[in-house]
Amino acid sequence: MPDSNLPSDPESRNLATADRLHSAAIHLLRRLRRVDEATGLSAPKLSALSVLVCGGPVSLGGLAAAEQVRPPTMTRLVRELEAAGLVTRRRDADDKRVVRLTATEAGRRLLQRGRGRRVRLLAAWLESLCDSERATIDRAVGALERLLENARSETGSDPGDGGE
Amino acid sequence: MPDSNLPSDPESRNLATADRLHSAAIHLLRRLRRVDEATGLSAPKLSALSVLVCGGPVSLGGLAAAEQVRPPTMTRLVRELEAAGLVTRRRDADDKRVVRLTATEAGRRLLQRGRGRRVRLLAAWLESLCDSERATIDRAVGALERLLENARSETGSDPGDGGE
DNA sequence: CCAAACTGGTTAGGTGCGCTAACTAAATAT
DNA sequence: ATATTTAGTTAGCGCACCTAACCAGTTTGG
Repeated sequence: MPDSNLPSDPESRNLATADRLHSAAIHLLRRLRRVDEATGLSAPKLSALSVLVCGGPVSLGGLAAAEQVRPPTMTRLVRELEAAGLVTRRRDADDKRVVRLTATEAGRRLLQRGRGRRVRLLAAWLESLCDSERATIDRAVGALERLLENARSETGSDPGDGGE
Repeated sequence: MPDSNLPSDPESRNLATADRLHSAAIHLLRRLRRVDEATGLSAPKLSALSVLVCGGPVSLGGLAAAEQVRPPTMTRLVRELEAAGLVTRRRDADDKRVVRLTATEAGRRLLQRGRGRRVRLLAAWLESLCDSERATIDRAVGALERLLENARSETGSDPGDGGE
């Protein structure tokens, strides 16, 4: 916690908001992570699979970049996803260096179920709030998406969706 | 991303909000994590240290529980924090099995600086939004805190603040 | 009052994810 | 035709997490 004083000036207000937003995000994800175990996949694999399902075929390097991970790491993750029958890989015809990755139907289904569990849980939690609170959160999410978009240009990349 | 369609019934609206909130939280934290490197501490250590700084002296087991981690893991983390001079450990006088942990002044300072960096970065991002968006986010954070409080009773524990 | 059961913490050993460095193979540029 | 660059892989390391097994104190009960 910050200083737990009462912030008055706009400067401090932003800091206080930032602090609480940060903390809330951490706890929210920590709770949600629990239902992911039901998929039988680790968070990194789930995340990578999600990019494939949502974003269509990508190269291994592209996926690594989307996941903010180095190519060797993605090589291993993909190998195991492939072994699990969730992803297919094949050499590109035009450029035989690149590996094209696609989610299989099984991968698509697994992700759908997993995402459903997680999102339904969160949605259930949202039910505990009143209408106006839900509306506020909805608007805030939109603002956050813009914030992240702005932040992208300042700091490094972050192409893909990634977040499963 | 969800369907990016226009959800009409309240049910779908919640699901869509949940989905986007989830994704936004993931990306937000992923971005923020980068500045933590400047502390020279890994995320788990930083998090554990934060509990000690904010919550005062705790037993090793208590800290492990707060961090949702098994005792052996915390033993290792604490050993390294102690080696770095950020934490002191001493046997409890009454019950000589328990190990009492306290943050040192150096630990306190380091955490303060680290948290400052992270929160200032987020605050800077907030600057890119307009006043009403910031206000919305601020209110939404309050709602999220209540949501998490409600969710706590349903699902498992989550004692400490943890989230650094 | 001493052995049995319990509890807090540590040690040992295994798994998974991340990295860098060094390599192969294909494409491109000189 | 050789040199450079690019995509991906292999090898090998570190960190964080886990469970199982193990002391060492504490509590309990015959």
